[in-house]
Amino acid sequence: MKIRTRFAPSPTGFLHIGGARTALFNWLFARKHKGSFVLRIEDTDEVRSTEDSVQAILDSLHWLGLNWDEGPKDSLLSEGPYKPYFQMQRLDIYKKFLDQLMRDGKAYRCYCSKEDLDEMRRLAALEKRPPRYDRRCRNLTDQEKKGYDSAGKKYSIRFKMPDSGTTVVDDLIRGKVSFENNLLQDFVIIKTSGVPTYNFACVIDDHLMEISHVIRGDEHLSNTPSQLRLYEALGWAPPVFAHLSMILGPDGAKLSKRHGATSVLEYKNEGFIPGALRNYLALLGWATKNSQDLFSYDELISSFDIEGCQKNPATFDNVKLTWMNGEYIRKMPVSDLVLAAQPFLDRAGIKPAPGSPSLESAISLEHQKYKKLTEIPSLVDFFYKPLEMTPQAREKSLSGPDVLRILEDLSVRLQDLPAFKEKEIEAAVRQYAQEKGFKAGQVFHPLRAAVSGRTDGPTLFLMIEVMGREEAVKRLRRCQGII
RNA sequence: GCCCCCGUCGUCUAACGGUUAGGACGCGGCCCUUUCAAGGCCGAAACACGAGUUCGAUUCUCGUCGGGGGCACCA
Repeated sequence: MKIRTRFAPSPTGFLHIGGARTALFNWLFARKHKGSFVLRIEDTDEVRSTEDSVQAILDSLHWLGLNWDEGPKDSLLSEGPYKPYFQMQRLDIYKKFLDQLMRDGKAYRCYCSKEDLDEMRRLAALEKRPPRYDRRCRNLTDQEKKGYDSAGKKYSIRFKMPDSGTTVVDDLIRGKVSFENNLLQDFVIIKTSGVPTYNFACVIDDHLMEISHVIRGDEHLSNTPSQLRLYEALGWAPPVFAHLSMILGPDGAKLSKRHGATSVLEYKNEGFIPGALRNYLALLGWATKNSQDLFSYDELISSFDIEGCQKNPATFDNVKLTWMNGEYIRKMPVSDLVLAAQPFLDRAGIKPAPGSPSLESAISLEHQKYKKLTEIPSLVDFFYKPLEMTPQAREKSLSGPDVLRILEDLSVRLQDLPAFKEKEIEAAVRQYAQEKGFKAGQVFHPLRAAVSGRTDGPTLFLMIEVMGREEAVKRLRRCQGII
């Protein structure tokens, strides 16, 4: 069987972490089995769907590297990127199958207004009954229908749900889950606007697009029996279902905006690497038999399987994501890191002047320290901005009795050093300390503070080499003035 | 209220009847070291509870409790 998966978001907001995880799992499963991954925008919510949301979803998937393999006919260029499918462009397709169901007597017009239904639900709640449609329009006579029609009354279309027996969802992750049919209701498949509802369009598209595996969030498990009845009514074999456990916020509730950053694009802006987010997301609700946690791009694809998917919900942990992001940054070649950091450097107004150290050399000095790209500017900016002392540098490193003399002496020694290289600088400074009877730290700490303004930072002598003789000496002199 | 799902360290998880219950993040300690990191080593930290089944249950069954999701002309 050809493996085909899909991600089917509704464009009613940004792509959030949960949606991204769903997209990722579908993508991984398709890639693993050399199948196809389809993107379908479920924009049948005419009120809440927006263009901006569509764009945000596409941008997010693109950034995460989750590419899809096809699109509607008119977008089939020789190569990707394809446009996604849009359900609102497929209304005539749904109409065809609606007609089929009506012809077969498996669906019916419902003339109930929103107010009627609200009242029905209110009453049900009052009497502690399940809030279920009472099927009052199911057996309307032709006379009654004609009456409503001539009165210009709008109608929706409902699906006739069988009211006995059980529907079993055979889920790849959860096993067999059974639902009593009499608890399902005659759900609306076409709204009064003529637009199909989710459960209807979804079934038709999954079938027509030959989706083999529907991998989606747990919140859809309870929709599945209704959809299964629809597959049956249309005479189709359903796809395989796999319902992923939810992603929870730190408080144990479904992850949402109130938990802080949940939009994929926010993570991009906060300096996360797409590979790291992908890797971390894969581990939310999935694990290998040996609990491996760092995966290369190819490894993730080849290791992924449904068996490793978790039944219980996972709590999103920003701390572990951040650690993992640091791991990814450490593994990046510096040249890639510079590229990735560029937008953040721009934002911070950091631009090397002629003669100042290259970004590459400056950034590589503390390569192992960055956990997020957003941290880079403030850790390299001392190379590119006028020297600024932190209070700690002033108090801890520059307050000793001999500091002034040390800085004065060092500025002379560095000025006169034949080769301005890390090794030579270190040798000269150590020799100076020894000559004057200072302990190494007594000299190193003021030196660091004088050239960088900080008490922490890169390895000292390489930093000075990178800075260059002229600038380093200049700073040593200026620092003497400050003290 | 009804239906469904879930329950191993704080968090992500491994285990698929017999283990000193393993790994990772985080946390603590030590080492390395001019600083901060990174790295190395060590440590504290979990089977929700109660009944069964079994020679033996974290693992199988039932119940309790706890958490989550769903019950729309939203997806």
